Amino acid sequence: MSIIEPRVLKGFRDFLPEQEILRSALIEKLTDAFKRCGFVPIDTPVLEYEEILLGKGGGETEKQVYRFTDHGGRAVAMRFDLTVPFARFMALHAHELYLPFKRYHIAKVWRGENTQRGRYREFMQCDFDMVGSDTAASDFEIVYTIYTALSNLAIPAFTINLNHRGIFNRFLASQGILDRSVEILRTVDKLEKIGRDATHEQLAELTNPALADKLLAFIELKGDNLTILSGMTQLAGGEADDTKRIRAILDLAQASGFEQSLRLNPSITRGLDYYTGVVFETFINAMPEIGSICSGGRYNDLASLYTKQHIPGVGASVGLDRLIAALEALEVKVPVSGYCQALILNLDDTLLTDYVCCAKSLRDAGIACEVYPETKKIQLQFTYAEKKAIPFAIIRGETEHEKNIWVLKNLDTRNSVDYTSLEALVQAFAQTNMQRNS
RNA sequence: GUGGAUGUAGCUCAGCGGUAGAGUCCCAGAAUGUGGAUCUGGUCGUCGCGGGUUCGAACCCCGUCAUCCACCCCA
Repeated sequence: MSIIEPRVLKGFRDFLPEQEILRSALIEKLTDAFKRCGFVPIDTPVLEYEEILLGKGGGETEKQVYRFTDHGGRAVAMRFDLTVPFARFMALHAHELYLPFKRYHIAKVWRGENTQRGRYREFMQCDFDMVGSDTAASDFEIVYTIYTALSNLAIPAFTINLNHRGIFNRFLASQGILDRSVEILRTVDKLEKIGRDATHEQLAELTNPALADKLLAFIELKGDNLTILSGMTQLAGGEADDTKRIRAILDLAQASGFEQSLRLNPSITRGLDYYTGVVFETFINAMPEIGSICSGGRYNDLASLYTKQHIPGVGASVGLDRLIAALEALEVKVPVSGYCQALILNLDDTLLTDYVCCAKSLRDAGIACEVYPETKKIQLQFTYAEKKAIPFAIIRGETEHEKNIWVLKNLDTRNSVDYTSLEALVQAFAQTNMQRNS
């Protein structure tokens, strides 16, 4: 009988325990941050009707979406982000909910695009949005949640880049080139990647050399955030709601003490065309080339595809897999704990009752542990513990049984401590464990 | 989707037309007798997959799959 070659699809991955433990630890920390900021969880189906996800049809996304006909002949598609399903969700359930509504949604999404490091066909997004409020307070809440969530992950220094599409569009309008805003936005977005000269060249092609100079002057404004803001205000033709909104967000960030992580950046525009107000992109300072690890913005008409009700919203999404790829590239070790804490060595068949009782006592005390299931050579049992990153071994062989002691061995330092009773062992272990976790 | 690079033992890689290699890991054994040193022996490869050229291919050619890089787009 022939064997089927085991393999996974391009851009799809298996996760071994070491990776999955890291992923779940990061998800836990993100969830914790979202909850602290007042967001509640929801979930939606992986599959939606194709028309729901594709809407009026958007060139690029349409090419990337996984689509097929189900067994009932329905045209269906796999979600490629969590925002569009959320818009459908709001249109369907607005009457059962309340506004403003703040939700987080951590789930896999699928895009059939070409792969690269940190770019996969199946990946996890961690979305958080607030809908039903178009205020500086709600914009700020998302920025603050980005800051809280990423800070909670203890990742290297990051910068949240902030911009407002309205200001840029006013500037384009004043130059009479608002009709080409989409192309100009896409080009401007590449400034930090392709450099000043190439950007100028492309902008000149879209407009003319003189306008390209002006565009570059706008997106290359330098200085602290307030200086940049005043420069943008001037070039856009004066104060308006958009500049006031940015100023309010900057003030709130300052009051909250994280203005050093927030940068007003006129070259950040976001390719997605549904953004209507503030936009954000977040980069790890030491690894900008991996791309944005958390992006989002304000979209005031998103649910309009599915309802006549006007539901403004603002939100962002952490790209967990891209973030992990960056952490790997930077060789950042994220400490994780909470998995098996102790291996009870199996040294003597006749002592199995002792081992099982020990495991029960530890488990009752909330300590994760396991009994090695075979009386194999002790070296093998140690090797097993090491591979599984189990920090402690509990040793009780013939000698220890005669002396009626339990030995707790720290597998890292290789020091052993004797205990005269199981209770003493469990108690000591619990204390050690608390110290490790604190 | 377009262009380029890569794909050899579990891992890191060498070999680049003539009988598959090294280090590491793993397994068994010696000594330790609650393991990081040392010694002895050993297992493991459809050379990504399929086809072609050749007396003969891991090595050349074509296709295909996957990974990485650039473009595109984006988390």
